[in-house]
Amino acid sequence: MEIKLPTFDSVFSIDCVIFGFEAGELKILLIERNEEPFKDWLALPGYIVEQDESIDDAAERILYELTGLRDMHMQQFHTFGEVNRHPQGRVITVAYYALIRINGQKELRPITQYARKAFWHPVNELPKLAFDHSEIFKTAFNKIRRRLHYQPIAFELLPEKFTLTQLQSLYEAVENKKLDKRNFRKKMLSYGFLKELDEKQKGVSYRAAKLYKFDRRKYAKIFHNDMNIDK
Amino acid sequence: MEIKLPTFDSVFSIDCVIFGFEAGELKILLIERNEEPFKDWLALPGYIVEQDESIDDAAERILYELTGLRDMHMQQFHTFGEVNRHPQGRVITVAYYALIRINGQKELRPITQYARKAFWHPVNELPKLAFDHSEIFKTAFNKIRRRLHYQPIAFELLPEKFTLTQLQSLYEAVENKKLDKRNFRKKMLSYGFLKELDEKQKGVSYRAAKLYKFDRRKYAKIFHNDMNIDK
DNA sequence: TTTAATGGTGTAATTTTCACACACTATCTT
DNA sequence: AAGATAGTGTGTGAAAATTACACCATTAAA
Repeated sequence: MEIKLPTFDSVFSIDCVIFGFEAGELKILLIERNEEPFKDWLALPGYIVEQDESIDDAAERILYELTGLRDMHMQQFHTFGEVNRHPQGRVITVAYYALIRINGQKELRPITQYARKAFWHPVNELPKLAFDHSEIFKTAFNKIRRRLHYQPIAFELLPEKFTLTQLQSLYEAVENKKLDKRNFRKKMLSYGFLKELDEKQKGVSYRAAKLYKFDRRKYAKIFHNDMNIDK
Repeated sequence: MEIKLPTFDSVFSIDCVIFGFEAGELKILLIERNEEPFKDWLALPGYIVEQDESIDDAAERILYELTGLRDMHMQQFHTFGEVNRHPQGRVITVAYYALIRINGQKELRPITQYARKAFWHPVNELPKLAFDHSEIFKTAFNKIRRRLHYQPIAFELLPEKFTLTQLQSLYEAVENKKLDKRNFRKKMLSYGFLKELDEKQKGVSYRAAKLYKFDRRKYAKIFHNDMNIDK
């Protein structure tokens, strides 16, 4: 049986690619759609922008309604405007990404009925997603892979207190290659924006590692206006 | 006398920031508006996207209609979606940039009546522009300033055959600082994607400089996967 | 006490970046 | 034809950054 769907004219929407890091793996947030078209498919959290909200506000609201996550600091990264990207009409979508700490997040629970559930999925072996969301994801992943090198985005994915090994394994996951431990540490510490804490890791069954914190103020001082241009 | 204007609901538009390089100066293309709102103001070339064209296609078409320029290779760089950025209604605009060779361009002549004329204006000392176009320009300028370092965009601004001094002065204009001639040449040539021609500059009243060409094929070979990561 | 697992550390070789100055050549002027 | 002008073209040494590389230390569990 074919389902008859309403059509509409020009609509803006927002789609969100939310990255998290857990168990040495990079993950993104997906929802299971509970609405046609693409009912039951997996998709990026996304919905339609209202008349009286800026697109940045819309992004925050939509992510909240679909996943229960709030106060995310999202960055717009690309707008997708092919004519037939949405089967019901002309929908141009502005895509945002965010990087967040998975641990310490409350349970994910959609507020609206448009999503049946929301969950984390490793970026390797993603299934086919609704609409052009696979392409949107790919674009986002390329962006953050590059930005990792000249913006302090790694620290948004890690817990507030982290070990150098955790930091390194995040870089390794994003770049998909092994790095030398001594050189990595030497370089990271040489920047001078990591604050060594008195605390150590707890509950591990091996030598506990020192914990560090990212010092945003020092970072800003060091790379003031101009983050390092070609690093 | 106040002019009564129609209002509208959600509309997408495109705005273009077209950079060119001439006489050692970086310039952008502006139009003089011939339509309310902001009649008689200077603005970036921009207009409304049609239902049945992708935003990339719309960008090409709109630029052509307002300036007579065609087949530009434009890159989307940001979408501006504040609620009140347009006085007549909700307009979200996708901004594109392009880099072109000013010389060798035909005269600029708007096709539609929405622009009275189109012309090049140095990026230093820009006047206040219509809508939020000053902000759009600023965002574009920051983007290309950064991209100059990891994408071969300089060669789109120069004539096909150029001297190393011209190339250097372009970098100096964008970065707004002097570079060392010897180091600049050494580094540029070391990349191996500049092809030295047998020709020399003509018509200059001093020792003529060698001409070079950008070898796109060699460039692609050298920086294979890595060059166009976010194109 | 042994084992398993990870934390933590330094040095030398190589490569890259940077600072720096002067002679050459084509044209124009007188 | 001599000189002025204006931009072209070239090399070296010092400093900084990057890379390659291996072993002992600490903790908890067995």
